[in-house]
Amino acid sequence: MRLATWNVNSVRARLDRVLAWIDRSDVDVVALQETKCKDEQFPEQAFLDLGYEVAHHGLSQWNGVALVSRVGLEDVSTSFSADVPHFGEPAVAEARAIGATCGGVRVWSLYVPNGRGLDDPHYVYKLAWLQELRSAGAGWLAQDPRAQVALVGDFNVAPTDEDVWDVDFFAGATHVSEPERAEFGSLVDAGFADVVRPYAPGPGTYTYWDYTQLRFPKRQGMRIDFVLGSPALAERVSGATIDREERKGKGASDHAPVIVELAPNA
DNA sequence: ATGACTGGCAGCGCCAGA
Repeated sequence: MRLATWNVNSVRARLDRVLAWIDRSDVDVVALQETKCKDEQFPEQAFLDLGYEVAHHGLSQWNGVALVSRVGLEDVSTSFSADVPHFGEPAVAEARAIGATCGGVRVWSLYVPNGRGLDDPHYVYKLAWLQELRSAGAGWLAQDPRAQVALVGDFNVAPTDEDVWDVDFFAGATHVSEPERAEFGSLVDAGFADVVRPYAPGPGTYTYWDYTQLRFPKRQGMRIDFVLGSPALAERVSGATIDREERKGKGASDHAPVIVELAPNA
């Protein structure tokens, strides 16, 4: 089974690219982030025409997550916990998570809050959101240590200095701060391994490149999109790739798709 | 060339992204 995650930065603005990529990439399950639309605006029929089912969770022009699958899409949930933090005044629920069982794997498409700045309320929200995700994930594994769970998406954290093109450039910024890295580390320690890294070693291996300043052709990016697998899922991983070809050309998302190959369940 | 931000929405600037 081939499982992918991709922050598409608007599914409507680049629907043709998204569909073409799915069609040629032979992926069974795709987790999308930043669809940037409400449910009623999501172009569901185009995915159905390709032979995929879709579950989308979008509440406004911001955020938005989806799961696209041709191997089943069951038990859809739009919240990994009853206590997912909300943001703003008044506090509003955001569309940053959707989970479903696809081909026997519990897949969560996640769009972790950006944080905006270290002194911004959004940063507090980001840390709380990650903490709640870790708590939920640890709970699932406590209930079933052999659970097949994939936490995938845009984590908006660069776990190590090697995961950004220039550490000094990001000094004092989000994505690289110790508290964020600690939360990401807690998720890994809870049993969710970065299953892509062994197949996509660094340095200089990224999943995101800013649209400005020629960051992509200069190979100045960040590694912030991940597939984190539970122990039982990680055992099945036989390969992984970051498709940086898809970052090229007119109309590309600023994130590249990340694909994981899973061996048949033993 | 892999190329000098982009998307959405209100409305022809502004916020958000990271």
